[in-house]
Amino acid sequence: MVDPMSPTPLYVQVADLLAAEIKSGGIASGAAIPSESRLQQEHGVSRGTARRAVALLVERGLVVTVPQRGTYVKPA
Amino acid sequence: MVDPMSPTPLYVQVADLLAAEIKSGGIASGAAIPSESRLQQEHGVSRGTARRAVALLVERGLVVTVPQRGTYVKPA
DNA sequence: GTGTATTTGTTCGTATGTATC
DNA sequence: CGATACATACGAACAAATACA
Repeated sequence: MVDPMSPTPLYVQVADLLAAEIKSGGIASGAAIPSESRLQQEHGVSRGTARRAVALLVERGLVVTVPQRGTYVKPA
Repeated sequence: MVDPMSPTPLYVQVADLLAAEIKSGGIASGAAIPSESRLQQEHGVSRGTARRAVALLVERGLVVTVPQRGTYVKPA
C-alpha cells in the first residue's frame, strides 16, 4: 500500500510497487501492466500520479508504452 | 486558545496545543496535522509563528515534516 | 497535456520588548 | 543617557514539489 506519511512521492511508491510485481514475476515479460485508470482505483491516486508512476518505469527501462495499446513489461 | 498576553511565546503555545491534541489521540499516529496556513487561521498567528511551532514539534520528535506534502504524527 | 490548488521552503522588511554595552 | 544586540512576531512575496481535476 502507498503511505502518505512516507517522504517518498506517491508516484514513486506506485512505481516501486509495480516494479516489485514485475521483478517477482507477478506480471510476466511481455504482459501488460494495469491501465492508468486501474492504477487510480487500486492505489487511490489521481490519474496524473498514475501517469507519472508509469513514466518512471519507462525511464527505468522496465516497460514500454505503446500508444493506444497499453504498457508492457520488457523482456529481460 | 493562544494568549497574546502570556509571557510564553506564541509559537510555544501553538506547539503545546498541538502536542496536547496529539497526546490525547485527537490526531492519530500517521495522520497529518493541520497545514501551516490552517494553523494560521485557527490560532490567528502569522505563518512564521506557525512554522516555528511545527519546527518545535519536530525537535521534540512528535512529528515528521515531508516537504511539499505535510507534517505527520510519528508512530508511538 | 494543461491548469489549478495545496503545502513546505526561503527570503526580505518592519516593529516591539528586553537585555547588554 | 545613548547605542547595540537579540528574540519574538507579523506581513508579504516568491520558489518548488506534489497532487488533483
